[in-house]
Amino acid sequence: MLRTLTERSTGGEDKRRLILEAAVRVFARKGFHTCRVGDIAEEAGVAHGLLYHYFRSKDEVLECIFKETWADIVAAVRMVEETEEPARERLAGVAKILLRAWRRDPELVTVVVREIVRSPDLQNRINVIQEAFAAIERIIARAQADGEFRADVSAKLASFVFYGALEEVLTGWVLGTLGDGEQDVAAAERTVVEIVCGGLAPDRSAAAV
Amino acid sequence: MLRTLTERSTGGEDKRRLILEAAVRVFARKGFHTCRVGDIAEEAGVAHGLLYHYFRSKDEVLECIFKETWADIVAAVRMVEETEEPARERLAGVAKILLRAWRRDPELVTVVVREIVRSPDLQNRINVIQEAFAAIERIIARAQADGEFRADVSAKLASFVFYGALEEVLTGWVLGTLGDGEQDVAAAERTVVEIVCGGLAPDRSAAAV
Amino acid sequence: MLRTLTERSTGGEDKRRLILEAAVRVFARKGFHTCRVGDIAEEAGVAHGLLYHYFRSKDEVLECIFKETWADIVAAVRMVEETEEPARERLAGVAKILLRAWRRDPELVTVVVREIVRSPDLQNRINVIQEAFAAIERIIARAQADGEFRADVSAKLASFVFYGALEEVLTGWVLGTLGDGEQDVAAAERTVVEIVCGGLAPDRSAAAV
Amino acid sequence: MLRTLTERSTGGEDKRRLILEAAVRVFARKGFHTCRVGDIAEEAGVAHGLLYHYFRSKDEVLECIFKETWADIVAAVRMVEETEEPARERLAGVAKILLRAWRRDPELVTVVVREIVRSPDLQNRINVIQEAFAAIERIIARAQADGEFRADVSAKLASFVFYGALEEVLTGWVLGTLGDGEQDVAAAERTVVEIVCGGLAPDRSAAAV
DNA sequence: AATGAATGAGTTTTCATTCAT
DNA sequence: TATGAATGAAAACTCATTCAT
Repeated sequence: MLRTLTERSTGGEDKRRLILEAAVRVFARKGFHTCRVGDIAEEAGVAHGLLYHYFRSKDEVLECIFKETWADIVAAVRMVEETEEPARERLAGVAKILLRAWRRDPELVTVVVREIVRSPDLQNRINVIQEAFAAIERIIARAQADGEFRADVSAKLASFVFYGALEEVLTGWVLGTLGDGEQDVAAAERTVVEIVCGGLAPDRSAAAV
Repeated sequence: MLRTLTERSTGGEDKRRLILEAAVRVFARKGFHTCRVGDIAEEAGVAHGLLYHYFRSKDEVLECIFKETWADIVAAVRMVEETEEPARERLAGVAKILLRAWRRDPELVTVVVREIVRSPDLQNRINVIQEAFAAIERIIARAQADGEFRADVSAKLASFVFYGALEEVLTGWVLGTLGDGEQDVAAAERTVVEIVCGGLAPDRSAAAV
Repeated sequence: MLRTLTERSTGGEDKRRLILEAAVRVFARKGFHTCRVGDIAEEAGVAHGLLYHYFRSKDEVLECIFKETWADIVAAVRMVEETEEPARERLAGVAKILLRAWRRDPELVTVVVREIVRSPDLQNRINVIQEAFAAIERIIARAQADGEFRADVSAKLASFVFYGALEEVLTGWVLGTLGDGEQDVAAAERTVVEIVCGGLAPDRSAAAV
Repeated sequence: MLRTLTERSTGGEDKRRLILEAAVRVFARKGFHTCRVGDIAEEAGVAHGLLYHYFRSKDEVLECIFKETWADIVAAVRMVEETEEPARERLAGVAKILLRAWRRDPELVTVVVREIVRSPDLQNRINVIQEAFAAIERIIARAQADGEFRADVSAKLASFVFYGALEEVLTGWVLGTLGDGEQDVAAAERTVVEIVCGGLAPDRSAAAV
């Protein structure tokens, strides 16, 4: 499951992976601070002592979840960035990566969105997140330079709008306030891109017809 | 007796508010799970036992912050909804309320943005947030009916895009990854409305499928 | 209610009595250690601060309950002791005093039996209880001297048997394991006296016929 | 490793018993409500956290003392019931078991006598005591049917008299108001049986109404 | 007399982490 | 590797008691 968001699973691996996957499910269900180490172990079907054989602490488990999954997402986003397609297509690619990840591993996304993105302390984590933001921002900035997007808005702010829209949709799915069927996911993907890219289109009267 | 000349008793619920406001500051500074009940009491300048005179538990304090303090903001959103202005103006009004809240009470916004997402069970009991969403959705839906906005996207999804963009900007301010000066706030307000409303404008050619 | 076990109530008295009576009910229902001062106040319909106007502490409330009721019982037992009737009649009188008290104020008896009689620390309380025991013992000892009871058993031990039987019946009523209707009380009274006095009768063969 | 030569591991439930036995000593010495969990742990020579490894709460420790430790004694009573001896012998057996328990384990008896009566809600869940009562009642009832005991008194009431007498003697020992030497215990045993069985003997003339 | 807000010492309970086996 | 008994720091919460009003 883990590392599955963008790559293929390496197949049946060791207990470490078992624990990591159990942790994702438990964190998603009860929250990082609310759950106990024993909950993770129980979910994984191992003794809780074993967790400390593979990880230094409960915190490190969360950190590993993040490192071993978000890195993939960032890499995927980077690949999309380097495509020579129009910005709209590339943003659609980013949206697809983030939203389709949900369909593959909703719990993992839940944990990343809920626990890691807003973790108050760790700046190194945030730096990694910033890379995804930066990629989005660069896509937008280049589109502005190319005339594909209007240049009178801050590319950085625009990237926040785009990313925020995606994250809110994810949250909606997590909380069940938004349908998450196959159709819904596709519609969400389309709508977010359409609204944001539409709003970023230059010179609106000329754009028509 | 002596104090009456300079300080007037603000009524019975004096200390309760004092504790609630102290809690906002402490939660913003240390995080809900990281701080101790004693921290809140110390910040409020009262004995920790008094907290339990007004609240059943530490959790209830957080719940009250959402229900009582944040409620003002949601109420303001509702008032904007009832205005007879164009949807764009009304959404601008909503954006102004939410984003200006950052300058008015950054700690409160920090707590809401950071902690509300993390408490899975709390969210169900708190429909205050849902109501803000619903108001936004209604504004958009009516604009679609009036022809002000394009009708080929889900109003619900669009409300997620709008609210998500706003929340992400707030998150950027909370995490310090986005400038939050007077100018920045005004720009953010303008940009979010411009992008989203621009994307919802009806005069696009058949770009949408 | 209080002081009512043997004497007549003095009529409508003050708040102190109100609190004392409430305490009896609460102690009976929840136990002394388990209940809070607030429970007593609530039951009495007064603010809990008032309790400290009349009593020095929660412990003192219990002590007053004991002093102001057990003293009456002991006095009543003493009066019976001084009667010139046969020991059997006098023991029947003691049984009647103790068991009938139950009918008048079951909660009070519950508290005395449960909380005071087995209070681990206070010897002064126990001394008062000893007086009741001593009275019973003296009745038995004199009956042994008079030949009404067999003299080959310790009067002290016999008094424990008699008192224990009565207390167990009270406990049965308190716990609901023994019927406590009008008939049941009468039967219990008769049975205890019959068994114990029967067992204390001298020279069993001669006693028959 | 090293310890194996002199001390053998007594099995997994080693510490559990250790804690239970320590609790009996501490409860006997300080009382259930007066002692702290730390006292029990200290007495047992373990960290206080370990108590919660074996028991859910302090209350559960008390409950287990009744259910597990006292159960042996009740089981012994049952065995006596099944003997084919005369009722008097069997009641003597019951008396011996209960009263000799004082010399064998005075602290356990203290706890049972002192605390069981004080916990109203505990009593309902613990039928161990009720079973002892039932056994006594059955012995008496059968003796009445067989003509060994008079049939004109309620067997249930008679069982209360017998059990109450025994418990009161134990209480006397616990509170130190009754001598508890080897001789005293033997005398008490004899006296209780003699009085109660004497009182239940059928060859009384029509003393009973 | 009466109130109930305020105090804070004292307790139970939790749970991440260690470590002998 | 794997277990789970054992530890103990840390925290939430309780509640008798005080006291200004």
